[in-house]
Amino acid sequence: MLNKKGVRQVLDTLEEMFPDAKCELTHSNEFELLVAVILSAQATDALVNKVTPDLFEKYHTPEDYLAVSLEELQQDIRRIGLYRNKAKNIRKMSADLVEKYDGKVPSSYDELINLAGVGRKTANVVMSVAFDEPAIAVDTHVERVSKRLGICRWKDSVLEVEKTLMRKIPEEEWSDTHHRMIFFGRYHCKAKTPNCPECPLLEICREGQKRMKKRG
DNA sequence: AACTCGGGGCA
DNA sequence: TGCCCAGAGTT
Repeated sequence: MLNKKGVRQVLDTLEEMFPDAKCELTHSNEFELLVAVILSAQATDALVNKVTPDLFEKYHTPEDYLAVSLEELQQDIRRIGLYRNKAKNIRKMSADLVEKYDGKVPSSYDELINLAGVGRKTANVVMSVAFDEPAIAVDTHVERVSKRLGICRWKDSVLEVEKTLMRKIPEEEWSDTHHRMIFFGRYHCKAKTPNCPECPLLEICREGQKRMKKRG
């Protein structure tokens, strides 16, 4: 397990690599962000960004999503995986919004996560991006990077990873670090082909050193 | 904790 | 072709 100094070095290095990392989902208000994040489950943000321009031109409010049939909405997001469930979730979420919050997006984590189709990760991203609240959501990238670098243990559950990160990282750095770890995981520390030889964190990364030895 | 939904991107 | 992806609900 990485000590405090090691974690500090990781945070500083990530900042150097991705000084202005931020959510890449295109949106112009909280509601669009919420829809985009729901669509992005198990899909790449690049794909989501190809679909949302047309989608957001057609739908502007929760009422708009409820005004068409489920089948029509499903067709509109057909290019994104899991589209049948996502269309259902977007409609449930929209109905919740209209019923409980007068069609507006609530600004607390507890309210967000209680919306149908909104889970821990979606609520976290919306809080951090739309409302600028400190948040860390452990997705596949964050989990993989944290384990490889030794910020947490290999056997930690997602919840344990999240708790460890929140304990070891200063709260004011949660959001930036979250986005930077995702960028790092996507572009450098990839699941199958991590670029260890050119990694600035190689000297403190056990997994990286192990892989370099293996390669010879 | 494991399973299901799922088309597109990439090697 | 096969594997993976800014996840959530159900059992």
